[in-house]
Amino acid sequence: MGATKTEHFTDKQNAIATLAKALGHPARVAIMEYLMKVDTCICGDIVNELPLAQPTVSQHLKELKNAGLIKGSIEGNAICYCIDEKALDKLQNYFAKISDRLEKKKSNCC
Amino acid sequence: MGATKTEHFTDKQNAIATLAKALGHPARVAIMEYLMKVDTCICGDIVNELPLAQPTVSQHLKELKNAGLIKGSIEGNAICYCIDEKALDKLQNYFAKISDRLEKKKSNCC
DNA sequence: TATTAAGATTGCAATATTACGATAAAGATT
DNA sequence: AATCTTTATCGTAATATTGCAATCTTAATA
Repeated sequence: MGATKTEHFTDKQNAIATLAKALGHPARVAIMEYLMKVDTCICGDIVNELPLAQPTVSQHLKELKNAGLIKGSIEGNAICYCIDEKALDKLQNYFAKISDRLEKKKSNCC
Repeated sequence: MGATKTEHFTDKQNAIATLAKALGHPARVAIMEYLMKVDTCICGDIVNELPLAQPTVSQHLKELKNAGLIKGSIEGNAICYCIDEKALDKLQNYFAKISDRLEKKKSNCC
């Protein structure tokens, strides 16, 4: 095995899992935080920020892009990356909703 | 390789990555949502809710527990599971902060 | 005390992820 | 055109994850 049985779950559950999984590696969290820190999109430079080899970083960027967490646009011979707010809004919304619900039913048990 | 180089990243980045990774599988998202939906801690019953075999569910529960997302207490011969709010608060806080920051620096590029 | 029931653990096969060296692709620079 | 720079891709090794059948553990119950 080793393959996730996505077909048994709802689209929403799969969507959240995909986003969460993309952030499930510290290098990718670090990339997101770096893109946040600098005020603009970043062309180049990301590789130098991380303690990983260039192909590894490239791979992580690809995964973030596939998950929809970042966007990349070609800028001459470099590539500009920035955060895709839509995906982060989805996550923020999801956890806000959950926290809200938990707040309301506090101390029902445990 | 195959092993994440956690030592190169900050504790906070690793902590977020660990939580996110735990939610990076639709079955685990489904478990969390089920625990939310029912109003109390749940003893038993979780296996029947999921389209996966008992050992698989048990493993997913273990991972959620290791990540700190749920708590489990022994209740006779069954086990009561419920959400650990602290972990969810951490996630909610994190994404709220990020969304906030993104709001402020909107349209700087791209 | 045998039996049942709920969960965990073990062991294994299939697949995925992580990491990187080598190399390729494509625009910029000389 | 030759070279440099930046990023992607390929190939591969090491490790992790997913899923389940079989089995074990522990407590409840007959």
